Amino acid sequence: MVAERAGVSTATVSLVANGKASGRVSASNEILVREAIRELGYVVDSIGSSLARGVSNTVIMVAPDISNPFFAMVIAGVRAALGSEYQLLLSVTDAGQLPSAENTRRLLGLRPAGLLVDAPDPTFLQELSAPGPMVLLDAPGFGSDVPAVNLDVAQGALAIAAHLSATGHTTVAYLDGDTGTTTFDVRREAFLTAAEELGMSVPPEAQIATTINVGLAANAFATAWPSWKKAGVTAVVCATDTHAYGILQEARAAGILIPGELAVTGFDDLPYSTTSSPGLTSVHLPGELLGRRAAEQLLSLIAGEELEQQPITLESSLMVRGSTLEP
Amino acid sequence: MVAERAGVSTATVSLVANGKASGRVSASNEILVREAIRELGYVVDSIGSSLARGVSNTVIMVAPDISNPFFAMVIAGVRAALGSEYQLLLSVTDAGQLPSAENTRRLLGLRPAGLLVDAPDPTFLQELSAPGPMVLLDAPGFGSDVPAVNLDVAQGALAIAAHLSATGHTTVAYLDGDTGTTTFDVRREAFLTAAEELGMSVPPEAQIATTINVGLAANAFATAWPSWKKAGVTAVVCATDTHAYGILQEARAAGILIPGELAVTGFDDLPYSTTSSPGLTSVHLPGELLGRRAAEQLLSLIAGEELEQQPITLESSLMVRGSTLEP
DNA sequence: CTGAAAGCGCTTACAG
DNA sequence: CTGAAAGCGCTTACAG
Repeated sequence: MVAERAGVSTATVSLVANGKASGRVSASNEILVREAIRELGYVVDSIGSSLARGVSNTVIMVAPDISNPFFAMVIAGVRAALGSEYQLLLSVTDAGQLPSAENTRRLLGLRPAGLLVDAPDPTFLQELSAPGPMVLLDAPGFGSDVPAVNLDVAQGALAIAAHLSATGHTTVAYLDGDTGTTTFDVRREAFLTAAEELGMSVPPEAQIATTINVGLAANAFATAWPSWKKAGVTAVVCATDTHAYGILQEARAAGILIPGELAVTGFDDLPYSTTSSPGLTSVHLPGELLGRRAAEQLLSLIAGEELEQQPITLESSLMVRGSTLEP
Repeated sequence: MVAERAGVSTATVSLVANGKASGRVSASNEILVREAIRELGYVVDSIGSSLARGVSNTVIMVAPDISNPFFAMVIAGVRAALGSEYQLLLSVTDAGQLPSAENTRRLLGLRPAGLLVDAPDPTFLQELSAPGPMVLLDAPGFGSDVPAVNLDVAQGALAIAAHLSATGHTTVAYLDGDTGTTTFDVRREAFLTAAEELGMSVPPEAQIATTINVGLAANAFATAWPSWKKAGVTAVVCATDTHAYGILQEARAAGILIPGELAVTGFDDLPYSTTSSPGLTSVHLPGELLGRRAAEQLLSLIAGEELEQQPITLESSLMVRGSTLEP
């Protein structure tokens, strides 16, 4: 360690570099060390530090679906809560893949101070052992024994059902995501249940699923539309805004009137949903808050505190726009 | 190291765990070790490994602007080229911040096998010393001595100018990004130069800049439009599609006809540009290829190979849609 | 083919 | 207040 060329032992340097000098290092030595550090441009090697300490100062966030602009909001929230003490590193899964235990275990080798896992695979917890501080995001159905921050998407699904019912729809279609994310199951089941209670029908042939991709959603819709039309479908509920954009696009190309012939709704309330034509009725999900709360929980965990009341659930709200309501 | 409870020395275990056993470990011992590894669920501690070896098997990508869906394509390309040998970790800068040398230096403590830096600050290289394998993405103007993969945005800017000129525009506005990214400078300068050569004017008051955000772009446009109109502006060139969406949104709200009263163009060719109404004329940038080529270069660097011909520049192309052309 | 040993760069009791 | 020393979990020459 070069820094000690300025007179003292590595122990003293370590104390100063880690801000643990007060009361344990003489003022004169501290100054000497600081000067040496500056002159040599020394940066604590976090590998060595992590090895000695047992943990790194890295928080790793595992997430699928980074292409979703919604995700950027979540990240912003995480960063805001984490501050500068911890370094946030993102581990992205391949497109359409959920974070797996296998994957995450490799990350554990980096000795993260904590783990944030977004939309994990349902079997995730059973497979991953000895995790250390970990908070799940957007992971409904993992029970109350594991720290998690969820979005109340069911509430949003109910709001959609109520809104469609109130605007006179009786037969609706459902365009699902096919990534297997649990939140999609919750969205769908909540909607189907509410729809049934409200007397709306969702014919089996009007329940399809595609990857979260505008083009693929457009294609799927183009193929399905004739049979939907025959079945009397007048509205389609999409699992994400991205799916809905596909429908908007295809509908324009095919001359299908939105919302006259077909009303369309989404989930996420992405920025583009205000811009699209017509504007997209969508369930607004508080992404920034989701990230912030999850990071706060993780910080508590890292500090060794007990968490109360799990999981935390964040409310959603329906933004009604032109895709379901004639201006 | 618990794994050696199955009979051999740590050296032997290390050899097996790293796949260096062939010819150096007896078959019987190898089997023993593999069994022990499986039974104990042993994972090589990458911290210890990295410390001993000098480098980790982590490739760190530093990037701003993760909210840009374009970025997801870049990531996909990087992952595809990197394969499974290296773990990709993303370090995101705060919104509107470029990757700084300061920031990156901290990351170096993790001993990455290599660094991928997207849209760095212009002073980046001077400030960052002793980098190890590193490839820049989308970093025009860093000279030919540093490995980089760039997008030929200037070419796209020329295409826009030519297209607008050909469709009869003589006075145009420019809505820039204000993050200081070099690529924005290149886009703007290339366009302004080409516009001048083609006899189009871009009045000073019609050159404004905002953050990459639909809402902010919309506001800026709303404020600027009266004076633009007075100056005879009939087209606006936006530094990103996101800016353009803001204009589309505000124009619809204000009843400004696109492209009749105002033609609009963007850069990036995001998926939503096909969906928007009207479709957005935009410069298509090959994001997936950008990521792939950059990762390939990095892999060569890590393998100790010499790179030829730097920087690599990827071609762009103009996608003409309804925002500049009446159907 | 195999194991004992040194060493990677740090941190943290522990003596002094 | 300070330094010598042990130890974090690995890898890699080096003897045998």
